[in-house]
Amino acid sequence: MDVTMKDVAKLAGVSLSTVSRVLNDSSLVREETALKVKKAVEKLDYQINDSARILRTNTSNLIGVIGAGMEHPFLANLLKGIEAEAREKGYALIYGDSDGEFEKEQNYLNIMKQKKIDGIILITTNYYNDLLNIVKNYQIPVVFASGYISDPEISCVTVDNVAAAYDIVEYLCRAGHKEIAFIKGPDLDLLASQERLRGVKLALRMSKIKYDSQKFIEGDFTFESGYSAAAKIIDRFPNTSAIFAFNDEMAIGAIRYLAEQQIKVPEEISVVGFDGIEMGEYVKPSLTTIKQSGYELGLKSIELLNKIIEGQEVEDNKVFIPHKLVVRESTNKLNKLNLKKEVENTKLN
Amino acid sequence: MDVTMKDVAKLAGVSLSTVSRVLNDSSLVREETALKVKKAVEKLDYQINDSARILRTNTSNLIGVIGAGMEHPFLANLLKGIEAEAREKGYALIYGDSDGEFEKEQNYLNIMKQKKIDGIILITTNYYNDLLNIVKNYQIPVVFASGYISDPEISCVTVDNVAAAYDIVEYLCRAGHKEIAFIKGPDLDLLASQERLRGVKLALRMSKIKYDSQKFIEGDFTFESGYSAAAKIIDRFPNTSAIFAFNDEMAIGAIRYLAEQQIKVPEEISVVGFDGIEMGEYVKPSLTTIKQSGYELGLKSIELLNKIIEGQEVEDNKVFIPHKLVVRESTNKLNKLNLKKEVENTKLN
DNA sequence: TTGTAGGCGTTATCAC
DNA sequence: GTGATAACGCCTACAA
Repeated sequence: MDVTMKDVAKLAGVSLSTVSRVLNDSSLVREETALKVKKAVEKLDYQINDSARILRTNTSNLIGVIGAGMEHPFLANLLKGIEAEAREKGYALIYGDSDGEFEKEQNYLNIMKQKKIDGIILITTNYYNDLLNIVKNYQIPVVFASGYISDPEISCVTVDNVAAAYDIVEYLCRAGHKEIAFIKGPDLDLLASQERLRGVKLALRMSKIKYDSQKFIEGDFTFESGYSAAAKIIDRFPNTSAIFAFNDEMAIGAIRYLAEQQIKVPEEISVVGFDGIEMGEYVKPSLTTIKQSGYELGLKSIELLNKIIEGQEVEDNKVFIPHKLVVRESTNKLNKLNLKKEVENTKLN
Repeated sequence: MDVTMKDVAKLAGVSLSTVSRVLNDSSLVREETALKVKKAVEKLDYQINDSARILRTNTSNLIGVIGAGMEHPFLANLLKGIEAEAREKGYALIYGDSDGEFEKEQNYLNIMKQKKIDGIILITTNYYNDLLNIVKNYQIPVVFASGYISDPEISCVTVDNVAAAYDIVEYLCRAGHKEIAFIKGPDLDLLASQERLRGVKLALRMSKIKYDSQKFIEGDFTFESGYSAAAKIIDRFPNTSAIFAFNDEMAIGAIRYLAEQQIKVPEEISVVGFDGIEMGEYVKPSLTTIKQSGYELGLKSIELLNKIIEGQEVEDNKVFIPHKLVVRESTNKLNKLNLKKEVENTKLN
C-alpha cells in the first residue's frame, strides 16, 4: 500500500498528530521537529490521502464544472481561464459535459455532491431554471458563467449580452443598414441568446427599424448552421444588406455561403459576429464582431466563486466582463451600390 | 449534516450492512428488504459519501486528464471525446492544464495521486520522458494521447503522424511541387512534431527532393505563428510553390498572410495543414489537410485506459486512429504559371 | 510543544 | 439473509 502518515511518524520518531500539524502548517510545532518530519515526508515521497482528509474535514478543494458545447473556441478559452485561476487558488477541477441535457446535468450534480465539491461553475444554458432549484437545495456555492441570472440569490458572471448586441446592431444601423437579417442562437438557449435578442430589438427600435421575426433564422452556434441560415436569408430576403450572427462561427459559416454565391462581403452584404474568437482575425474578410474574453470570464467566475466559498463579503453577485466592438473587414458603410440595390428592391417589393 | 447510510438504515429499519449491500447490488438481499431500503434512499435523497467509499475501497472511478493547449479546436474535441466515453464507462474526470510546464505536470500528477485516481490520460508533449518515469513509479495505469511512445511498457493512442505527414507531402510532390516550405511545430514538442518531421523527410527522399533544414520554420501551432512563418518563407524562399503547416491553424494563418500579400492560393502557392478541424472547411480557400478525429482519439484513449484499469487483456498497447487526406481548395497541381516561375527562379539562383 | 484517542461514512469479515 | 464490528487514513479535542 501507499505511504501513510503513520510511516512518516515512525520514520521521524514522532506521533501522528505531530505529522498532521506539520503538514497543515500549524504554528504549534518546534522548528526542529517540523524539519525532521519534512525530511521523512521527502524521503518517503509521502502523499496525503485526500479521501481521508475530505472525509474528516468535509472540504475538498474541488470545484465542479458543468458545461456544454465546450469545444467551441470561446468556451474552450473559458475553460482555460477557469482552470488557470482555480489552480492559482488551490482548487482542482471536476469537469463534466452535459451536452445540454437535463438528465446529464442532474447526474453530474449528484456525482459532484458525492465528492463534496466546494463549489460549482455552471456553463449550461438550457433548463437552467431546474438546475437552479437543485443547486439551491444542495446549498453549494454556485456561479453561472453563461448569462445573466435574475434570481437575486444566484451569482453569475457574464458579458452584458443585451448591451453588446445593442452596440453591434446600432453600429450596423449607423452605417446605413436597414435591411438586417439575423442568425440567432437556439431557442432552447434561454440565457445568452435571449439576452442578445433583447439587445437587438432595443437597437432596432432606437433606429426606427421595424422588428420582423421572420428575419431571425435559428442557428445552433455551429459553422454549418450559419452556412445554411445564410442560404435561407438570401433566399427569403434578397435585399438584405447586413447579417448579424449570434456568434462568430455562424458568421464565418455565413460568409462562406455568401462567397460561394459570389456575393461580396462587405460590398454587397456586411456580416458581423459575436465573441471575438481568434479565428475571426484570420478569415477573409476578417470579421467585425463583439469581442469578449472567454479566459477572463473563466477567471472572474472562479474569483467570485472563491469569495463565496471563503465566506468573504461579495459586493455584487452579478459581474459583467467588458466587451468591445471590433470593426474589421466584413462590414462597411452602405455605399452607392448597396443603396441603389436597396432602392430597387424596395420598388420591386 | 448530510444524510448518511445510518439515516437510511434507521428509516428502513435495517442495519448499516444491509443498506450497503443494497447500494452495491449484492445479491444476498431479500427483494423485500431491498425495496424498503431503496424507498428510504429515495425519501431521504441519500447521496453516498464518495470520500468514505474511496478511503475504504481505494478505488475512485476517477480519471485524471493532464493536457496543454486544450483550447486548440483539435484538442478541445479530444477532451470532448474523453469526457463522453469516460462518462459512458462510469468515470468522472479530474482535469488539469499544464501549459506544457513540467512543474505543473508534476504538481497535477501529485494531486491526482492523492485523489486515488484509477488512471490517467496524458496529452502533454514536452518533457514526456520525465513524466513517464514518474508515472511508472506511481504504478497508475496511463495512456498517452499525444503521440507515439516507443517505451513498450507505455500505452498510447495516436494518429500515425509519420505516415500522415508522409501522405500529404507525397500528395504535394505528385502534384508537381518541388519547392516546398514547412511550418513545423515547436522544437519542444517531442512527439507529434518530431514524428511529422520524420514523415516529411521520408516523403522528400522518396520524391528525390533534397532536404533543406532552412525551409522548416518553427511555429507554435497558433494562427499568429503561421502568419509570421509565412512571412519568413516568402521573404527567404520567394520561389516556394507549396507550404505544409503542421496544423490547420498555422496553415490558416499562412493563408491569411499570403492573401494580404496578394499571393493567390492555390494558384501561386498551395497550402496544406494537418488535423482537419472544422474551420478548415469554411475559410476561403478551404483547406487541404490531413483529417483525424480528436473525438475518436479521446474515445479510444479512454477505451484503452479502461481495459488496463480493469485488468483486461490488451492485445496492443499502441493504438492508431485513422487519418485521411482531404483535398480542398487550397491546393492544386502545379500549372504552367508556377512551372514557368520555378524555372525562372532556378535560373536566378 | 507533543501524544492519545475518538470519529468522519463507508465496506468487508465475521458471526448468527 | 442479516447484523455487529473492525478497519481505511486523517484531523482535532483533550491531556500531559
